[in-house]
Amino acid sequence: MAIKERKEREKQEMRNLIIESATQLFLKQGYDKTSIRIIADDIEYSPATIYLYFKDKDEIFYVIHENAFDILDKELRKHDVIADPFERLAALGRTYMQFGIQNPDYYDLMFIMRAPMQQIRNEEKWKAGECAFGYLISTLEACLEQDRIRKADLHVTAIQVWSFVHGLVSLYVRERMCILMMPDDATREMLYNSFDLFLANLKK
Amino acid sequence: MAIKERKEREKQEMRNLIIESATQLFLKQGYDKTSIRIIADDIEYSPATIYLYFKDKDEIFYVIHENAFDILDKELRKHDVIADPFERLAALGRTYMQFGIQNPDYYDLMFIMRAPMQQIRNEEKWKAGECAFGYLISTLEACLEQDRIRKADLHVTAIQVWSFVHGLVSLYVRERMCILMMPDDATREMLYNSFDLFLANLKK
DNA sequence: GCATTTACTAAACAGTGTTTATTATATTCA
DNA sequence: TGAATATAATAAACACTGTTTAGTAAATGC
Repeated sequence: MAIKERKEREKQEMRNLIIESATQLFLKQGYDKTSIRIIADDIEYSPATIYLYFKDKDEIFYVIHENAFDILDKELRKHDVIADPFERLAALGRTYMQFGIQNPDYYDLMFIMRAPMQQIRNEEKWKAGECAFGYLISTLEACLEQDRIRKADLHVTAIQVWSFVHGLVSLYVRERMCILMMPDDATREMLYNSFDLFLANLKK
Repeated sequence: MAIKERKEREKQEMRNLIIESATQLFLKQGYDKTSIRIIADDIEYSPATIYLYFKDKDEIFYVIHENAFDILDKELRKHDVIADPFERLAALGRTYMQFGIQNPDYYDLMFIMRAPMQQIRNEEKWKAGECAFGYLISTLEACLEQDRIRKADLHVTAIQVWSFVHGLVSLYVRERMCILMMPDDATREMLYNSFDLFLANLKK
């Protein structure tokens, strides 16, 4: 029966339609203002219909969270061409920071908000996060092999790098960098300088 | 007229009653589940009454946010007795991390949630944050004077230290450290080890 | 052509923050 | 002391939210 396949295809198309609408609304107006009713209005269906395709609001935003990781992963893997592992590490960090600063709502969903992680508890594993973290790990492994960074436990070093850039980006996107009382562009520059200094301290 | 003073006192007492109830509910059940109606129920007044004492829900949580900073400040200033500035810096960092890990909801309000910062936009300055940050700055200043840490711009160094510990704590409280697939207590220990390593790299 | 499955939705439920109109109490002043 | 005023508190409503239920209309299977 080809009908079954068509129906499956239509179901997937409807899911895509919902995700596309939700993503566009989310990036324009943020999480809180992207209500089920507003998404329903946008795709010209009733709110109840959305619940035929997604368990709840969190599931919709979990998919958006996964899509955001795909985008970040692609940006990070571009640096595969950089042969020198330390230079690659530097590029990774800068790209990560740039992604967070330029896509604060995606960054929120990926690394700050609680909602998407509750979805994960049931599935045991945070696949999207592990993929990006794995790339950091392998880059640091290469750095250690070539004796380019201070010797330390691989996982501890990875956590150090990630925590540092996440600290910079998350304090910035959640408006805590206002203590510097600097214009926004100067603050952003300081963030990148801060990362450069961090790398210098990590270097052997 | 002493009546005016009594009224003012009563007004302040009512505000305290609301804050105490809200704080207790917030620490027990989190921000989202602490609704105006539930607070009203708890203090045995109508929801509308709360709006005679606070502009909106955000103002209540802004006060809680300030109180949380008072608690953290007191904990940090305890280390005033440590004469060696580098040792003091180490103690500050550990106490900051401990505070965040042991009071995740307070930490949320202070350094992660958007709500309290919107209150600040109107008042221009983030007094609570500046107080704690100022203490970090002065400690780092002493470290630099005594040539105990790598020479760098004071503010950049401060941002580095703060971002690093904030990165560790916020990834932990927002459940992103699950990528390590370690038991919770082992993860926490790794966080402290990571900070120790960071200090070692900062040291001259 | 009829029975069944599928797709969809109107309406309701239980909650949210906040405002308005009204009532009861306390204070002021003649 | 008694009438006028100011203050304190609230019931009810408004405009939302996520989600569920019951019912309808169309597509599919036989």
